Amino acid sequence: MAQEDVYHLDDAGLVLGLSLGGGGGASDAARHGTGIRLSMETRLPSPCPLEPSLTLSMPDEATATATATGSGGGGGGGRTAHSVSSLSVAGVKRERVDDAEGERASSTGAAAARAGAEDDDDGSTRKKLRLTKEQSALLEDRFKEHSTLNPKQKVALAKQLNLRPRQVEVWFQNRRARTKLRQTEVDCELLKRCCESLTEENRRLQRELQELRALKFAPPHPQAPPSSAAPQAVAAAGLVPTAPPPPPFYMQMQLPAATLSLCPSCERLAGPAAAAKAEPDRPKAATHHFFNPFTHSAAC
DNA sequence: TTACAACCGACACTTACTTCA
DNA sequence: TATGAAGTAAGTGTCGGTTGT
Repeated sequence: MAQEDVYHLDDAGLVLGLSLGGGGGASDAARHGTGIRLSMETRLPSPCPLEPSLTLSMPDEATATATATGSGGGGGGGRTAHSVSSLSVAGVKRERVDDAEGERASSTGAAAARAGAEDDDDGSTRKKLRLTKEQSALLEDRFKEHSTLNPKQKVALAKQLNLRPRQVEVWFQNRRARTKLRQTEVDCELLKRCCESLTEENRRLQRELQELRALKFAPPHPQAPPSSAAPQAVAAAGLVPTAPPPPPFYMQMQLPAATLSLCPSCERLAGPAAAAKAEPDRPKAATHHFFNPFTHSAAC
C-alpha cells in the first residue's frame, strides 16, 4: 500500500512532501517508498501537480482542501500463492539453497529443538521459533556493527548462534524493517508538527494581509501617513502586535528533518546536532545515538 | 559491445504465532 | 480464563544489480 501526501502551502512558499508506503511500484523510490521523502522547497509551481494535496489558498476563499489517496502498492501477494510456493520456480530459489547448505542438518540444534521437530513433513502448521535472549543480544550487537551481512558473515553468525543462515538473514531483514518503521514514525511526527506550524503561520499572514488591504482601501484619515508607510500605520493603529511574532517552527529547525534518526540500540531520537552537543570532541560517526541507515553504520 | 537469462540480495507486504496486559 | 493488541519469525513476490554466455 502506498500513501503519498503532499502538503502544499502556497502562501508560505513551501511544499512539504510526505511519501509513505509503496512497494511493487515501477520506480525505485516507489518500491522502497516506506521511507519518508522530505522536501522543503521555496516557490514551487502552483498549483502543485501532485494529486494528494492540502492547499491553503490565498485570502478570501481561505479554503483548505485535503485529499489523500492510497495507491495500491502491491508488493507481494501475501499468501495467495502459498500453496504453490514450495514447488514454484521462484520459490525454489534461495531458501532451498540454504536448505541444501545444511539447515536441515541443524535440526539437531537447539533452535530446532525449541521449534519442536520443525515438522516439515506435514507442513500444515507453522511452528514459531523464539530466539533466546543470548541469540537476540548477539544479533543486536552485529546489527549495530553492520545492518547487513555478507554471506560469510551470515554463515559464521548462524553457526555461532546455532541457527540456520536463513534465520539470521530473516532476522536482519526484519530488524532493518523495524528500524525503518521507527524512523518513519519519527519523521512523520516531525512533519506533522512542521505542517501545523506552517498552517498557523499561513493564517497569521493572511490576517495581516487582510488588515493591510482594509487599511489601503479605507478613506484617508486627516492625520494618516501616506500609504507607503503602511506597516507603521498598521502598527500605530494597533492592528498588528508591536513585537514581532515568534519565528515559525520550520525556521526554528536547526537541521533538516531527514537528518534526525533513531539509535538502533536504544531507539531514541538522535541527530548530528544533538550528538555534537553531547560530545563535541567526538567524531560524529563515533557518537551515541547517531545512525545512518544509508551507510549502514552505527556507533553506539 | 550489446542482449539476454539466471542468480542473488534486499525490500515491501503479509501471515501466523507468542507474549502480555 | 478469555481476549485483543503488540511484537516478531517467517513466507512470498518483485525489483535492481551482477555475472556468464
